[in-house]
Amino acid sequence: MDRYNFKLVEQKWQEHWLNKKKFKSKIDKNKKKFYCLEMFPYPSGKIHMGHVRNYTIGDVLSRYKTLKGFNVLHPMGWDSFGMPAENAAKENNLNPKTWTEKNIKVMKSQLQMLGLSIDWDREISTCAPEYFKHQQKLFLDLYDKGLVYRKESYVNWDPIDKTVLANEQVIDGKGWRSGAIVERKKLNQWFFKISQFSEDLLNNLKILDHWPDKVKTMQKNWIGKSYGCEIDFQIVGSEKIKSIKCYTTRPDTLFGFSFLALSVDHPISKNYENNEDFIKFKKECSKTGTTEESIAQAIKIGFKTKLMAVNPLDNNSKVPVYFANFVLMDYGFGAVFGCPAHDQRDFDFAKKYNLQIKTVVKPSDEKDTYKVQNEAYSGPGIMINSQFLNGLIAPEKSIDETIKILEKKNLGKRKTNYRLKDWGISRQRYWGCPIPIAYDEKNNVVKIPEKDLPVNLPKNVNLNTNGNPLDAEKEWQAVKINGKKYRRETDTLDTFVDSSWYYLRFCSSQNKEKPFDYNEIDYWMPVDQYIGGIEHAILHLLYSRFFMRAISLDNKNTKITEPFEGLFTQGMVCHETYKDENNNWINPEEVFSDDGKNYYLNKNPSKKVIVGPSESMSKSKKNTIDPEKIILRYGADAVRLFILSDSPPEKDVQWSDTGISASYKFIQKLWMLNEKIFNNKKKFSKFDEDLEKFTNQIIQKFNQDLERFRFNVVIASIYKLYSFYNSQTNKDDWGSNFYKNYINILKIINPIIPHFSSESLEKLKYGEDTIRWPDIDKKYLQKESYNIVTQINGKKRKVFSINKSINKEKLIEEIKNDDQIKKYLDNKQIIKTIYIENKLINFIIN
RNA sequence: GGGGCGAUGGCGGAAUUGGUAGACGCGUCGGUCUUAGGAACCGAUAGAGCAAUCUGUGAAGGUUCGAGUCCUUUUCGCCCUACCA
Repeated sequence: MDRYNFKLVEQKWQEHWLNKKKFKSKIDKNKKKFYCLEMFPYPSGKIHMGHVRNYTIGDVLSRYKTLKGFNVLHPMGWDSFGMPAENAAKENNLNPKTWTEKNIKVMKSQLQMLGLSIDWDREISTCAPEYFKHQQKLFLDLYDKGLVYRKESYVNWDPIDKTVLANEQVIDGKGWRSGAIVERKKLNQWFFKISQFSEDLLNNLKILDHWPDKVKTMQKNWIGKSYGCEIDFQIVGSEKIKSIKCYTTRPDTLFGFSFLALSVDHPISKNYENNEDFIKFKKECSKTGTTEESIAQAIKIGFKTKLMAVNPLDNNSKVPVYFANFVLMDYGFGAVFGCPAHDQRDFDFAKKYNLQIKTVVKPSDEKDTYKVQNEAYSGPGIMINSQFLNGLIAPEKSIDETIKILEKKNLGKRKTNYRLKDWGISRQRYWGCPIPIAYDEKNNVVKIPEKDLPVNLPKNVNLNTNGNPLDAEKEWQAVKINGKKYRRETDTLDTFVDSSWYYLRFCSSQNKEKPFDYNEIDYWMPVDQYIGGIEHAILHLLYSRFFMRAISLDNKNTKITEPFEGLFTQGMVCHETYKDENNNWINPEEVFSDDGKNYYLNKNPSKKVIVGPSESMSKSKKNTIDPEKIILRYGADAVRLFILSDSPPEKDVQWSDTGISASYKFIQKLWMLNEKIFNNKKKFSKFDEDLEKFTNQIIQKFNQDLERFRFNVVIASIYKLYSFYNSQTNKDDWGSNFYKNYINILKIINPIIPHFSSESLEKLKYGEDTIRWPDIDKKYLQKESYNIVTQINGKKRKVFSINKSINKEKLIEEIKNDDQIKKYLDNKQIIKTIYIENKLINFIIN
C-alpha cells in the first residue's frame, strides 16, 4: 500500500480548480444564493495562522453550501492601502506600491495552497485605481447628499518628527518613533456624518439575529444613547457670558449642585487666552496621558474662574465655575454641573477644592438625615433636601418630574444624547485614497468632476519628508478644472473607508463604469455570512453599516441598509512563548523538547528555555508558526483539519505540534482505509442495518453541527466514522449498502478536507460536479431500542436496554423485579415513580 | 469605574428543551510487532477502593423526583471600554 501523497494530490486539485475556474460565480435566479465573505487581509507580507483559521472557516461553509445546492459567492481581495506599506517603503527606500504588490503575489499563492474555493476573477485591491476611482465617486455622492463636511479638529502632532500620529502610534502620550511628547494640533479635516444615523444604527441591532450578542452589545455601548436634559445655567460675574449650557442625565440632583465645571477647550476658554495661570493649568491638563493607568490615576484638578452659576431651581443658590481636567469637550456641551454627593468624580473634585457636598438622594432603607460620607452614592433611592422633589423615587420618577418642571419654566429641555461622534476620515498620509476635492485661492471647496476620476497618487514621492508627503508635491497639487487653476486636497482617506463598501464591489468587481451594478447587488446582497476577527466588532462593522445606509439614502435603486446578515467572529490562534536566559523572545522553531515540559535551544542543547504562557501569535513575541512551512510539511487538508478541530471556532485555539501531526496521521489512516476498500475482496451480500443507521445518524448530526459552526464537534464525528468503517472492513460481509454509505461519508468530509475527498471520490468514479450533499433517510433516525436509565431517588442505579414496543406498566413492573433494583426497593415504600418515555425511570422511596 | 464572557480529567474540549457527566483528540500507562523507534496496531485512562460502592463540573446556598445546565450570593480568570456628566 502506498502512503497518501498529499503533495501530488493537493497540487493536482488546486491546479484543476484554478484552471477550470471551478468557483466562478454568476447570477442564477433559479438557485438560492449564498454570499460568504471573510474579512479581506492586509497584504503585510505572508499569511499568518489567523488568516488560515479565518479562511478555512469561510471555505468550509462555502463548500458546504455549494454541495447543498446554493449558488455561492465567495470572493477575496486586498485591503492594500495603509501605513505599514508607507513605513516599509521608507525603511527599504522603495515604492509602497511595489512593496504591496509583491506581498499580494506571495499571499495569494499561499492562500491558493490552502485550497480555498475562491472566485479569483472577482479579486480586488483597494490601492488599485480601478477600485478607488469608484470610492472617490462614492465620496462625491455622499458629499452631494450632505453626509460629508469639513471642520476643525485635533490631531496628534509629533513636534520632532513633524508628523501627524495615529492613535496607536501614541504610546504613553509620546510619539512611537521620536519619543517626543505629543501635542494636539488643530487642522481642517473631512468628516462623514455617521451621527445622522445614530438612532437607526442602534435600533437595527435588534434585527441582526445572526450576529453575536457580544458584538451587538459592543456597538450599542459605542453608540452610547443616553436620556437626559440640557440645562441653561444663568451666569453672574461677567459682562460677556450670560449663560452656560450643560447636559445631564441626573437633573433631579440639582439641589445638590455645588459647582459648574468646563472643559479647557470650552469656547469660554477664549476669554482666558491671555491669563498666564490658565495657560499653565491647560498645559498641566494635557500632561495627563491617554493610557489606561494615567486616566485611572488622574487626579482631578480645576481652575477657578470669577464666574458664578445660578441654580435654576433655587435662584438664591450660586456656585463657582471651574475649568476642570475631567470634562470632555466632545461630549454633551463640554460643561457639567457638579453634584458631589451623587457622582464620584464630582465628589473627588469637591473634596479637593472644599466644595459643599449636599446629599439629595438617600437609599430607601435610610433615614431622612442620611448623609453621603466617604464616597458618592449613585444608586436608587428617595429624594431628600430637595424642596418640591422630596419623597420622589429616584432616579426614574424624580428625573421625569424635574425635567417637566424645568421645561415648564423654560430653564431646560429633555434631550437624548449619543456618544457616537462623526467619523473623521482625513489622514495626513501618502499611501491612501486621494480625496477628490480641490480648493481655489480663497480656500473654497470644489469637487473634482467625475470625468477626471480617478485622482491618482503621484509617483516617485519622497516619503522622508516632514508631515504629509503630499504637501510637498506642489506639481501634483496643481489641477485645472474647466480651465481654472485649483489646488488639490492633500489628505487621503482613512483606510476604513476602503473596507466599508468592498463587499458591494465584489458583486460586480469588474464593472469599469460604476462602483457596483444594482442588478448584481439585488441578487447577491446582503452578505449571508461574514467571518472575521472580533477586533473589528466596532469600527469596521459600524462604518460598513453606515456606508450601506449612506448609499441607500434617497436612492431608488436599493433599500438595503444592513450589509451583513450573519456575522461570526473567530478566536485567535495561540502558541506558547519562549525566552532565553537573557529575556529575549525565541521562535518555536529554535527550540526542542523531549518530554513536552522542558525545552532547550536547538543550537545549544545545554541551554534551557523559559516557557511562558500561551498567547496569541505575534511577531513581537516571536511565537508565530509559518503556515506555508506547515502546509508544505503536513499538507493543506491536515492544516484545515487541525485548525478546526481542537477548540470551538469562536474561542482561541492553541497551536500544537502534536495536534497538527495527529491530523496528518489521521488523513494517512483515512487513506489506508480507502486503499483497503478500493482493493477489497470481501462480500457485500446482506443489507447491514446498523451501518445504515449509524451513517444516517452521524450525517444528521454533522449537518446540524456544521450549521451551528461547531466544527470541533463535526471533526469528532469524522473520527467516529473512521473507526466505525474501519471496524466494518474487518467483517467478512461488509453489507450490500456499504459503498453507498461510504461514498456519502467521502462527500460530507469534502468541505473540510476537499483535496482528499475529491481524490477519493474520483477513484470511485465520482466526478466532483456530481457531488451533492447526501440526503438523510429519516426512517433510520428512528430508534427501535432505548436505554432506560433507572434511578432511585435521583441516583443512577442501572441502565436497561428496552424494546420500543414494550408498554409502560409492564416495563416498570419488570424493572422493579430486577435483582439489582429490587435490593434498593425491599422494605421501602415507593412514594412516586417518574417516567420519561424512552429515557428514564426514577423511583422515589422514603 | 462601567459592560460582557467564562470556570468540567494531566491538557484542548463534549453533553437538543434540566434526564447515563467526561464524546472526540492530545498526553500518559500497559501490551503486540520490531535490531531499533519519536513508526504502526491493540487495550486502559476523572478520583478513591481488592470489591460492592462512594465522591466528583471554581465555592456556598436555593428551586426540582432529578442541576454542568435554572435562581441568589461569592471567588478567580479573560476580554471589551474608559473621567460620556
